[in-house]
Amino acid sequence: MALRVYNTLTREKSDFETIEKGKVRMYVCGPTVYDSAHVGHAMSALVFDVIRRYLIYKGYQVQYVMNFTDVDDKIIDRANRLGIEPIELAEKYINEFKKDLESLNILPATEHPRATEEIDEIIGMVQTLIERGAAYEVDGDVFFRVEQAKDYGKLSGRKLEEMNAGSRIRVDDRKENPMDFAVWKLAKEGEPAWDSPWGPGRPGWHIECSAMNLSHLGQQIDIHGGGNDLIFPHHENEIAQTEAITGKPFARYWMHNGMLQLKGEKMSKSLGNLVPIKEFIEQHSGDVMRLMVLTSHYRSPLTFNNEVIEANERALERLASAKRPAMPEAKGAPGDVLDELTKQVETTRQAFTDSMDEDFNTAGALGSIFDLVRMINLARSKGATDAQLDPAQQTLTELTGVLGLKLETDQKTSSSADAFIDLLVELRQELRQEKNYALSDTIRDRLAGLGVIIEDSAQGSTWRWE
RNA sequence: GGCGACGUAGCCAAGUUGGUAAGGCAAGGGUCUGCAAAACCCCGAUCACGGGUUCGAAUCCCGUCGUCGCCUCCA
Repeated sequence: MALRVYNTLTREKSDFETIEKGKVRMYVCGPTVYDSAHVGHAMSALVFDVIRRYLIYKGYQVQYVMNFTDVDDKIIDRANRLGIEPIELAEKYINEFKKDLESLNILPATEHPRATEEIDEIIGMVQTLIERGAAYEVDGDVFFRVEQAKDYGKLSGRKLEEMNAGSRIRVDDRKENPMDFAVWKLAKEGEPAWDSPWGPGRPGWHIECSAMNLSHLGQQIDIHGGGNDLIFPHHENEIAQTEAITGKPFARYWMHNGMLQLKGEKMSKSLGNLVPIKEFIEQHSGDVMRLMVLTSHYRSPLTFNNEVIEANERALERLASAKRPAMPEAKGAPGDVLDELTKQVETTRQAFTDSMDEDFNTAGALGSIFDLVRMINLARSKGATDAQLDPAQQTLTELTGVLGLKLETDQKTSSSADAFIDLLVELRQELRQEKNYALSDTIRDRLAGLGVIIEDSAQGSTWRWE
């Protein structure tokens, strides 16, 4: 079955066809680094990480570029207040963000370009725009002329006449059209600035992404991603600029993730209701955050609250439970159980790709994985051996891996304490046989206090780290 | 005011080229166990509301109510 992808540009799903066979050029808008990244950023990064991983699973070679906006008003503002250099501030949050991504098991981007590294490219582009009449200079600022872009608004579904610019913010009256936007900004005293034909200044917000696309991925790319709050004006403007320069359709597929909802409203900087990623990670594993993202569709809003976090903690334990070894002294499961297990492996594989092929339906894919989990656990409880469980567990590991879940159950397996714990569990077994339950329960409780969970069964006792 | 999305069991959520509703969490019952834990089994919805199209609609159309996003920086 072919992969189908929803395209914001066409507002419908279509078969996924790349520009170059077997290769995907993908660009995802990264953060403006003036503060710690929050779980909303995490959602977006996770969504596109999963998309990337699935494309790789499908056999594509994926070139994945995520930018950092390291110069803009907010960075300058914040740096001034802290009395440090803007670049210093940006550097700090870039490093922090990279650590955040790592803690979420997000694959490193092929490239992480920064706005400040693209200045020459940007100046060249602004010049081209001016030469072609697509932009004009006023007192050191350069604005993009939206009226000459005949299909301006095609991504966001807006028409220039319908937009009431200035209803919420005062319009710069030097603009020919209120919707014109800056591609180059004149630097004020004390602001970071680069020399340009229009005097010292810095790039506008949208042009940097266009520049990084051109210099790192080329004139046309396959996938351009980001949060749906970027559709307008950011991506709309990116399209206008880039296509004014190249004269070619920019991105084939525009993909946008829904917003993370906190107490019913979007989590955002301006609302001040943020949960930083590093704060979340202090209390939960990266897998939990990822699982939350996976349980709903990437284009839908994601409910984020304690109840949901709890539910996903449990769901994660359930997923991990299927990776546990066979019962001690397992004698082998009945043939019909093994047959069903084998069948479920195939069913799950098929359902997994069917779901993922349909615009990355991770929730559906997870559903089929849980079916496999239940079957594995059932087989184990019926006495399946490790060898009998192995193929199913391999599949489980493979598919959850495609979704980027780590499912690390026993990180401390090779601890030097193992032998001692084995000894205690063994002794406890003897105590139980002598029906000395008071002491055997004490051992269990004390070990639990140390993070060791003992589970008894008819075949004997097993233990694992919490 | 304009553009767009959404409203499925207690909670989260999949399913929308129409054919009688995945999965997870919670609750309840059961198996196993000395107890506990884990695992397994059983158990819940006619899909916001009102019309319409159709042999047949959660899925299509119209209306109503509600929630949310964008139109300003934002993943």
